[in-house]
Amino acid sequence: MRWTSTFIPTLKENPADAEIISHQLLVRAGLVRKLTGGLYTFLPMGLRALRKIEQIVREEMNRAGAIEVFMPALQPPDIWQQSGRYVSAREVLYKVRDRANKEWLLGPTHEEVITTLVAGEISSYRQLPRNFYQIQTKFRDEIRPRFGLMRAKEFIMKDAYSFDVSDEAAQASYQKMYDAYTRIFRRCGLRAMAVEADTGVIGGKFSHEFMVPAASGENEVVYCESGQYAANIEKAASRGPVIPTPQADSGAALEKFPTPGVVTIEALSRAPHHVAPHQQIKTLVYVVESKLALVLLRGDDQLNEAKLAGALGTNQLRPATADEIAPVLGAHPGSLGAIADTLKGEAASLPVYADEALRGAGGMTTGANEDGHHFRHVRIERDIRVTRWADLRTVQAGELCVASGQPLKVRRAIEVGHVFKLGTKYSEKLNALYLDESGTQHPCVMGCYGIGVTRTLQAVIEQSHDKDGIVWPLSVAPFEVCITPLSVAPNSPVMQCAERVYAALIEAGIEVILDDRDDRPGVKFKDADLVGFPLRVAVGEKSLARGEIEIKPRGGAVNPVKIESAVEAVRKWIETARAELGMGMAQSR
RNA sequence: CGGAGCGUAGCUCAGCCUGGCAGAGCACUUGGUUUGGGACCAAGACGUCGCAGGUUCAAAUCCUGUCGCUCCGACCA
Repeated sequence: MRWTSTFIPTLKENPADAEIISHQLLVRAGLVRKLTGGLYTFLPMGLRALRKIEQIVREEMNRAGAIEVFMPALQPPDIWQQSGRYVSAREVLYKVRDRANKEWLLGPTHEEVITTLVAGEISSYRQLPRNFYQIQTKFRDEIRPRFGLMRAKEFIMKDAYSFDVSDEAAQASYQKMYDAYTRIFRRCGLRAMAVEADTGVIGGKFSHEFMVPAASGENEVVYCESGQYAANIEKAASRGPVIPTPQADSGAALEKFPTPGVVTIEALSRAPHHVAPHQQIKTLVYVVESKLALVLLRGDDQLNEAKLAGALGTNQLRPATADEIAPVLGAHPGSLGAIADTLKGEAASLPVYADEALRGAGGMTTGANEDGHHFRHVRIERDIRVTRWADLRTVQAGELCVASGQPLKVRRAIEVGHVFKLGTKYSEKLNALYLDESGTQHPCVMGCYGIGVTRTLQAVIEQSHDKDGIVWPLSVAPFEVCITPLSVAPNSPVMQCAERVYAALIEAGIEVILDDRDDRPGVKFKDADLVGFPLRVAVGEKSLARGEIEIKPRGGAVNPVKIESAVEAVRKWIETARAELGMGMAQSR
């Protein structure tokens, strides 16, 4: 490819609407352009990189035995009604109407479609297991699209769905995908970690997210440096708070005391009260399936909504508003508590969910359900009627790892992949059933496995760049080599040499772009760095006079090489780099 | 959905407070000089100041509405 015959609109300045570095580089390097918020056009360099990732995904999925299909993006609402997600996923569903005013959905995912397919086509254990995948555009009405391709209204996803005869078989399918994902992200040059993920209301322990550590990530990951434990913060457990919960009990009776104007944990910890946060019981009020519930945590802990949802088996929950709370509890947020004697009337029957960290707590302080008052000397088993104990708190950095006993760390990360054991939720509702050897009917046991392809592209940039621009891993670079002749006059020795090298590299099966623009060298060098080609070959008069041209890896030093051996030197460099990323392995099978 | 900020040339932005000729840099066009890390000189072209309404002799500027973009929030009582 010649630079002048493609389209690479680079920018000197950062676009005003890009916040994070990968988004800025995506635009500056001429990979994408925004149509409007959350919708992007892929330009030639962006598209080439995207196709590289897709191809890696495809090769590894095929290798793992998955079968590629292509499903409609436009879907009928009735299968979503059938699965129950027409309601539960309504916030993210784009709906459109045809000329007859019939409603259609733009698919945010494809469980309903694939399960319908399998329901119609598979009826025997002899036809299982099967794993279907596709690489397709998904549509989601995101609450807030942001960070370029990271969270968009429309994005490309690889989604796979496995169908098995049993839990054990499904587990094997799951493991195959887990292994494939590990290989995929490694081949993309990404340092990704698999972490245990929240399984939501479905439960079970078979869910892992593949996370790329990055400060701009929207997820938080808890991990142990021993490598024995890593989990999404929504799921993470530990051996408990660093400061133990006070258990000592003086036998003192409950004592109400005035706390005018004190409505936060922090305020109560200051003068004149001096009650440390870990000696307080925080009382939250939630609306769970449209009924109020009290949630108790230690004052220095934070509720993990995913854990609450998991414990209660529903995701129909939200914090109650002050207007909903006051009439029932008789006080406003900041003075709330769960002391049995203070819960009058309707409040007395509210369920109380308490975090495990509060077990056995004594000498605690909590709100009195009377504005401007708190209780001290609270002993939880004596004073509070706990409906149910559960792990509800968010793990904090420094707590000890359940596996290794070492302190846990917390860092932000980008979720690029998710593997999930679904069970029979969809197969039951959409009748994906099979007959076993004895002629008995069972629902298929399903798994689903997603990779955000467009997000992965941006994650690569987020993880691999420097002050000059993108530093592509060879496997996903739009071109492997950029040849930069410092003069482009057709008959000049410089251009003629560049053309010869260009032709020879193409012949050698290397993806190469020739920067034939009639621009100053500085401009071309800057652009080559910005777009991030892994290897640059510069041809200039000075080095040519010595019979040399220059090879420079992105981010590395310039190496002069004799013209005769230049092509071989490039070939060797590329082959070594390809081998490091495990490229070509799939083809060799 | 709540809050905040921003919409002015293709891009990045100034001008708005305090109403009075539409601006700069980059990019673009032409000519010249340059040519190993985003050149220089000269001349030029480029605008529905997001849109609609209002106030005013006069609106990019003030007011109202609306649309769009960005950020924060939508647990931490």
